Amino acid sequence: MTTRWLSAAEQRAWRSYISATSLLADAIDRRLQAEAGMPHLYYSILSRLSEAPDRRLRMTDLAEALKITRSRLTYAVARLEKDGTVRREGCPTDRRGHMAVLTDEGMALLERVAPAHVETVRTAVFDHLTPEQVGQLEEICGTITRAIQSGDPGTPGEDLPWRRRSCSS
Amino acid sequence: MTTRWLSAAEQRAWRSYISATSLLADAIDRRLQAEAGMPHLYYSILSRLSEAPDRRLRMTDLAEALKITRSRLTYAVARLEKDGTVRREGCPTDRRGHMAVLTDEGMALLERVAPAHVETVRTAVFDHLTPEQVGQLEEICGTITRAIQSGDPGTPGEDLPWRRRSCSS
DNA sequence: GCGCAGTGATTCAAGTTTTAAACAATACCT
DNA sequence: AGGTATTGTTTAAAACTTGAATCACTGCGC
Repeated sequence: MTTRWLSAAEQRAWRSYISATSLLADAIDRRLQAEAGMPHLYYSILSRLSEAPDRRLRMTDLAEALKITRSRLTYAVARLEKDGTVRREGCPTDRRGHMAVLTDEGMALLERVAPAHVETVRTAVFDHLTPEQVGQLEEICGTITRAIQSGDPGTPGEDLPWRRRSCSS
Repeated sequence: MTTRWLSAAEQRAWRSYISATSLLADAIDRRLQAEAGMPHLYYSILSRLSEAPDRRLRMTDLAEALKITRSRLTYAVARLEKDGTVRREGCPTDRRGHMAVLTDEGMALLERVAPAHVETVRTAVFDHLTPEQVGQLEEICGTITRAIQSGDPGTPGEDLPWRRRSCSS
């Protein structure tokens, strides 16, 4: 099948996307590393727990929420536990299961660091977007998420006219 | 200063952004790992070189283009050189400098793998966006990129009314 | 009740990548 | 020439990710 290369507009958008996500991820990681001594993923774990009922979640649910493997989560939580921000508890209803629980210390860390983090996000993103753009961003990202999660094969391809190709970053 | 927390709409957009970027990065990495035996960053190096005049770039320029440290680039190029897709050459005009050059083999790899990669991007993203959304995405990502690169301190903060806080992922 | 496939989570062993700091060589400026 | 800044690599350590193997437990079908 003929490759359906990106149009010029799509290429511009894609390049823009790559730059933005890469820069933003770096900026956030640097800031969190400095303020909290942990990368973004680890902060996200604490953040998720802080919003869960009783500040606790099943490992699998947490992994699911963060879209990461259980193995990866186990490793991460092990470190957070060593830091004292998370505690593991057995699950009462299913003795195979484990709950990750945010400790008071973890909550304190979160509250201490959150302002700086929010400020990073705001400064890098939301301070510069109109309310319409915020809505567009949510819509577009939601679409992407759904497309990937449904393993959607996309519009079955009619062959498009050939275009100058680029290897798309 | 009072923290300027995210509004509900901003929070939704942010959560959506986090999910989408994380899933997409994973999907792309998995696909490229399978097809080309390398992560996205390495593919991007080849792709950038393929578009450069004479298929070559100074190490520093390449690092700059990809927004990564020189150290990281050195490591990556060392691996690509071992794979045979990139070659290093001294820089004629500056004897401190080095050029990374895409080999024929590298170009061949790129041409072999690009269709699958483009297909991933298309399936996950562009097949599901309207032309307007493509434009919006470019616009929004461009704004983010500029905000971060200019180290923009954002709108100097008047204190906003307090809102229920979230630690923003 | 028993056996067994399936689930929840961890462990282990590699392997990869990242970072930070130190370094060597060269260029640039005065 | 002399001092400073750049270029790019090296080094060692640490952090992270992966995948396969494993263990404990559940829940279903018989």
